[in-house]
Amino acid sequence: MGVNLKDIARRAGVSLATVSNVVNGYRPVGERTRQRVQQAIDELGYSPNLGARHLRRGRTGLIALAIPELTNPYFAELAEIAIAEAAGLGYTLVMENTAADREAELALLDGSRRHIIDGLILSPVRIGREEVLARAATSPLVLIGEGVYDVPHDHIAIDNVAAGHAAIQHLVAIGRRRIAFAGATSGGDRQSAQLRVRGYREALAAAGLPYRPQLVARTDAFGRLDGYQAIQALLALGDPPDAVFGYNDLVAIGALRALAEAGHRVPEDVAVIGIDDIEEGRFSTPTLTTIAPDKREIARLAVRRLVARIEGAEVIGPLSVQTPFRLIRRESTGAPRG
Amino acid sequence: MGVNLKDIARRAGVSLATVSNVVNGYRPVGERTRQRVQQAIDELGYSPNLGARHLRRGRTGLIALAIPELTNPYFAELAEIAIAEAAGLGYTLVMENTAADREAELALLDGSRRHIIDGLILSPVRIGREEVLARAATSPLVLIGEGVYDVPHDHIAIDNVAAGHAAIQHLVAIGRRRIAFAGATSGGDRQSAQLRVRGYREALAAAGLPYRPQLVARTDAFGRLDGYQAIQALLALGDPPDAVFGYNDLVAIGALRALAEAGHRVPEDVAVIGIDDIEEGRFSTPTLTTIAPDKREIARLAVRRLVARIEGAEVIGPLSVQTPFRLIRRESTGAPRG
DNA sequence: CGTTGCCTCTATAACGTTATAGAGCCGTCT
DNA sequence: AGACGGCTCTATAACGTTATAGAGGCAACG
Repeated sequence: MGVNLKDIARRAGVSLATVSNVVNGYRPVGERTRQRVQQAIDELGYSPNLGARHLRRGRTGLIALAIPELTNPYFAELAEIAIAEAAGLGYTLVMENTAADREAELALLDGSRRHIIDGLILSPVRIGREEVLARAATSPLVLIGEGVYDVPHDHIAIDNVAAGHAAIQHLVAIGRRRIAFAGATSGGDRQSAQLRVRGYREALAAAGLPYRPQLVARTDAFGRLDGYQAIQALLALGDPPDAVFGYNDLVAIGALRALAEAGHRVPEDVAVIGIDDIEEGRFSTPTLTTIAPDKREIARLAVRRLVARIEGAEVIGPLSVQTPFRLIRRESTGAPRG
Repeated sequence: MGVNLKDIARRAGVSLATVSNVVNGYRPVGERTRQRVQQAIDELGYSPNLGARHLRRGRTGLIALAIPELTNPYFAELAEIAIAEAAGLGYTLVMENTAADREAELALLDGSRRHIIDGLILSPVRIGREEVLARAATSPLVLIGEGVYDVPHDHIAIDNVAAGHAAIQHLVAIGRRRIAFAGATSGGDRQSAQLRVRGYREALAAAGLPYRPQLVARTDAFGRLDGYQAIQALLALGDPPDAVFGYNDLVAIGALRALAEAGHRVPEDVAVIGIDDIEEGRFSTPTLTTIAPDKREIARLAVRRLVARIEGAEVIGPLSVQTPFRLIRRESTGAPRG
C-alpha cells in the first residue's frame, strides 16, 4: 500500500540496508548518499512500517496504561501526564480500560495483546498477589495505586495508611469528633480502601476518639453516586456525623451532594475531605479539601521505570516506591472562600 | 521470546499452515488434527504475534480515537463507550491525546503511526477542511464533534446551532432576558463554538431579545477555569446577566463557581445551562441543566462506520450524520431539588 | 482398473524491516 | 610494491504470520 524501503532504495539507487541506516542512523552513511536518500524519502513521503520494524526488532515502542475507569478524573489526569512522559522517551502510550473487571485485568497480564506492547502499567483492582505472581508473560510490569504488594515488580503508590491518618488528623484539628468514612469495601480486593480505613481507625485511636462501625459506609464502587448513596443511607440512620472522609474525591463529591440535599451545611454542620485532588474539587461548591497525591511524580516514575526495564537498564532503588502527598485545605473543611 | 506457530507445529507434528488454519479457521482442518493442535496451543500457551499477523494481513485490528483532552469528562465518557463498541466488533481502540494541538492533529492525520492503525476517529479542534482534504494517508477517517464540514469522510456530530437554540429557548421560557454566552472563540478554528454562538444569536432574535456583544465572553479553551474567569470578567463589568449559556458543561461549572463566589444565587439571580451532560453536572450544587447529546449513539456510530469502511463494507446513508440531543432540566435553571 | 474429484494437509513465498557478514575501494604504512 | 586498515556500501537471512499452489490419499464413478 504505502511507500516502503524498497521504493526509496530504488529511487535513490542504493541498497535497502543503506536506506535503513539513513533512517535509523545505526551505521554511518556517506554525506552524499545520505542526502540522496533523504531526498527520496521526502519526495515519496516515506514513513517506516512500525509493524514490520517491530517484527524484526522485537519491540513496538508501545506501552500500555491500564486503568479501572477512564471517567474517573484522577486516572484521566494521571494518564495525560503519562502520555506526555512516554512521548518524551520515544514511546507511545495506549490506554486500556479494565472497567474494574477481573477478567479484563487478567487478560492484560497475560493476554494476546502482550505481543504488541513492550510493557504494561497496571492499576489493579480485582486481582491480587497470586494472580500477579502467576503471570507468564515476560514483558515488564509496573503496578500503580491500589495495593498489590510483595511481588517482583515495580510498584508506585502513596502510603494509603498515612494518607488516611493525615485526613483524620485534619478533621480532628478543626474540632470534629463524629467522623464517618465513605467507601469501605466488603471483599478482599480493593486493598487501598482497606488501607485507608486502617489509617482512619488508627488516627481516631490516636486522637482518643471511639471507632463507631455504623459510621463506616460500604460502597460497591468509588464514584459520585456511591458516595451519594452511602451518605444518604448514613443520614437515614439519624445521629449524623460532623465530618466525612471519602475514599476519594468522587465519593466525597457525592457526599457533598447528599449533605446538601438533606439540608446539612458544609462545612458548618459537616466537614468533608477526599483524596486525589481532581480539578472538579477546586470548582465544586463548596470547594473540596483533599489529600493530593503527587500525580505527576506517580505517572512519571511509572513510565520511567517501565521504560528503563524495557531497555534493560539497571534500575536503582527499591522496587516499591511511595510517592509524597499533601493536604490541600479548601472550603469543605472551613478554608475561607476564594 | 514467546511461543510461536513453529513451536506448536512441531509439538503437534503438523505443518505451520495447519496450525494457522486451526487458529484462524480459514480452511477446514480435520477433527483429530484440530484437537491435537488445540492441545499443543493450550499446553504451550500460544498467542499469535499480532505484529507479524499485521505485516502479513495488512491490518492490525487497532483503531485510534483522538480527542483533544482526556481530562474532559465528555470525551472520557465517549471514549469508554467507544472502547466497548470497538471490542464488540473485534477491534482494539487506542486513545490518542491531541491536547488540542495543531501539530498533534496533523501528525495523526498523516503520521508515522498510520501503519499501526487501521482507522482513525478524530475530534478536530485546530485543523479545518483544507488540512483534512490534504491528507495523504488512505486509511479510513471518521470525524466527530467539532466541525469540519464538506469533506469526503464520515462525520458524526450534533446540530450545534439547534443545540444553541434549544438552550436559549429554555432560558427565555423561564423568563430570562439578559443571557450571556461563555466560551466564544476569536480564531477561525473551533467551529462548534461559533455554531453554538450562532444558535444563541438566532434564538435571541427569534425571542425578540437584543444581541449584546458585551454578554459574549471569549475563552482560550473550554475548561472549568475558562468558564470561571470568563464569568468573573463579565461580572466585573457590572450589570450582570440573568442567565449564562456555557459552551459546555465544564465552562458552565466554572461559571457556577464564579457566580457563587460573587454572591449570585443560582438559579434565582442567574440561571446556568451547559452542553454535554457530564456526570459531574448531576452532582454539582446546584445540579446543572444541560443539553445532552446522545453520547452512546455518537460513539457507536463513529466506531461502526469506521469498522465498516475498514472492512470495505457498503456504508448506507449520508456521510454526515447529526445525532439527537435533549434538554435535561436541573436545579441551575429552576428544577426542584432531588 | 484408471480417472476424477474431494478432502486434508504441506511446502513455500511473500509482508517490510533490521542485523550480520562481507565486498570493494582508496589511501597509508612498511 | 604489497599488505593492511578504514570507510562505505551491499547482499541476504532472519522476525512470525498468512495465502497460494499443490501433493497425497481415498472413495466414487465410468
